[in-house]
Amino acid sequence: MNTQTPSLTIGALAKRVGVAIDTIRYYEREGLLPEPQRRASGYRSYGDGTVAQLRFIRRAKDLGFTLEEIRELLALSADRQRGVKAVKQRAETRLAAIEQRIVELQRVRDGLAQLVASCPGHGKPEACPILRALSDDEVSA
Amino acid sequence: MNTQTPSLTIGALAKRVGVAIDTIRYYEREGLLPEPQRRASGYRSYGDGTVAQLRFIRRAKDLGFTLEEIRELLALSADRQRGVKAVKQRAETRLAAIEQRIVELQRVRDGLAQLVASCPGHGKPEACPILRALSDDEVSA
DNA sequence: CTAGACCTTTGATCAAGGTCCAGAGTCAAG
DNA sequence: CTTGACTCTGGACCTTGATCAAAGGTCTAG
Repeated sequence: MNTQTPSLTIGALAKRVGVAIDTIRYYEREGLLPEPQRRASGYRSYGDGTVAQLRFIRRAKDLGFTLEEIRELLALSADRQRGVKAVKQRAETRLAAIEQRIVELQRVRDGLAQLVASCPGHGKPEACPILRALSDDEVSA
Repeated sequence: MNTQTPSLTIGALAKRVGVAIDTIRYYEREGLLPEPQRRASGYRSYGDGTVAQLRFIRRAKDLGFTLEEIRELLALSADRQRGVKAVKQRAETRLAAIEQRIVELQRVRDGLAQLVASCPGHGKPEACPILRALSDDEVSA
């Protein structure tokens, strides 16, 4: 194994994770990525722990976490010193939030599924509840 | 029935649907609402078809459609004969995306729940699987 | 008639999450 | 050494979905 100081440039890191260079610098500014070591020239130099961390960020983002939330998740691991208890508590909070989010999404899904299910997909527009919702239902209001 | 030219002001329309006046004008600019008739004074004057359309927009937005997608839905509905099919397809696409997202979130939730469950909540950091999970996952990549 | 609510427009601002640019320095290959 | 690709900083700009402000015109109740 030769995993010591792989020394990636920002461009190499970007390519490896599939993210733009500017995005990496942006994450650094926003505190999502630690300030990397610098070469004498000032170039950023990354180890492959950063690859993992950056992938983690992207995964979390794809799952709908905001950068703020991700920052918080990352803070969990920075909390090592402060104790396992704090970490567990934060994780529990986050877990509850995720469950809430799932419930909300399920509600949305059910609403949409009902509309889709009751639309024949052909024929007169009057038969499509999605379209009916559009035009003529103010009569009862 | 007296459904002819109910002539709502923008304020009345806003109140009825429960959106801000600014939002209505914004939707008009963005092509989500047609340009309304005007009184001699220049005031916008809405019929109650607009109430329905505005409600539709809000409902669609609540279902997770972007304004762009809603604009598209509205355009489809203008061509109502073929609109039914296309509208249903859009809704199905949207539905699939939402379901996908739910599944992913459930995976995340399960993973996190498992971590939380197996963390003692005290002791050495090495004993906390949450911390381990956040720091050591580049090994498999 | 007048106050005060309501309406008009243009344009600024917000938050999130980037994206792009200029001008300058650096690195690797030939 | 030169060239071309890469990186640096700082700040301007973009998109989405609004929201607010300023300066003025209109409408309605008393």
